[in-house]
Amino acid sequence: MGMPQTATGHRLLSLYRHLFRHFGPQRWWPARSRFEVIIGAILTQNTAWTNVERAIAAMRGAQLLNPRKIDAVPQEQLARLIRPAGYYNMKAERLKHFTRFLLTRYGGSVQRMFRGKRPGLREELLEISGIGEETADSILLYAGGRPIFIVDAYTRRVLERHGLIATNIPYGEIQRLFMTHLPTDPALFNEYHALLVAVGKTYCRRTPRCDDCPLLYDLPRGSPLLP
DNA sequence: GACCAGGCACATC
DNA sequence: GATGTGCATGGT
Repeated sequence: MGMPQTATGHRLLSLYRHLFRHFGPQRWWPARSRFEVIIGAILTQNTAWTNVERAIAAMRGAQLLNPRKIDAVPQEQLARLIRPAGYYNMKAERLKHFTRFLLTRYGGSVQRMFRGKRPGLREELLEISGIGEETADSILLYAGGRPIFIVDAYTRRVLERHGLIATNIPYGEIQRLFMTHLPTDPALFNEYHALLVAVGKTYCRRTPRCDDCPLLYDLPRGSPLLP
């Protein structure tokens, strides 16, 4: 119980330890409230976090970091505020979609949304236009503390570059790889995902700096975890 | 000036 | 089910 039983589990934990040794704790998610985590999760879709910080700061300055205010503000005004985050028209609409969902179904309370087990919550979030698998899982893990593993572009790329998975493996399969072979631990999933982003940002971009990658020589080689 | 960033919905085959 | 496209800012 708690420890991995499989060779795959040991290799995934080995990768985790190497990442943690090189990058240290990442202290995700950077936000002042659970609601702000969700706002950030939507705003950071395919966008650099520094740009999201400006957008959130602008929303804070306008006192818009609560669901009722977002629901009430004209979408065009919201779009102007979050302009630095890019895709501002779409994202303004997505913020309104989520807050309307939160208001109508949970009285505007993130606490209430996460109260109890709520096994269907992921499906509820996926029904909201503008929330896909990664955003839903980010909300569940980083706002709700649920033990769910997030797969993003960096996760995919780091694993692919190190020969651990083939290309074009579906989201759910990569997620299942981590979740079936690692202990069900929100703190582990939290840190692991953040560390994958850290190494991805530094060494595993689309134009890589693989020669400097700390994993390249340290990480034991082996057969792929997924074909 | 090109390329990139913590996706997603939608169209089309 | 796979593949292609629009959405947009700011940093390198």
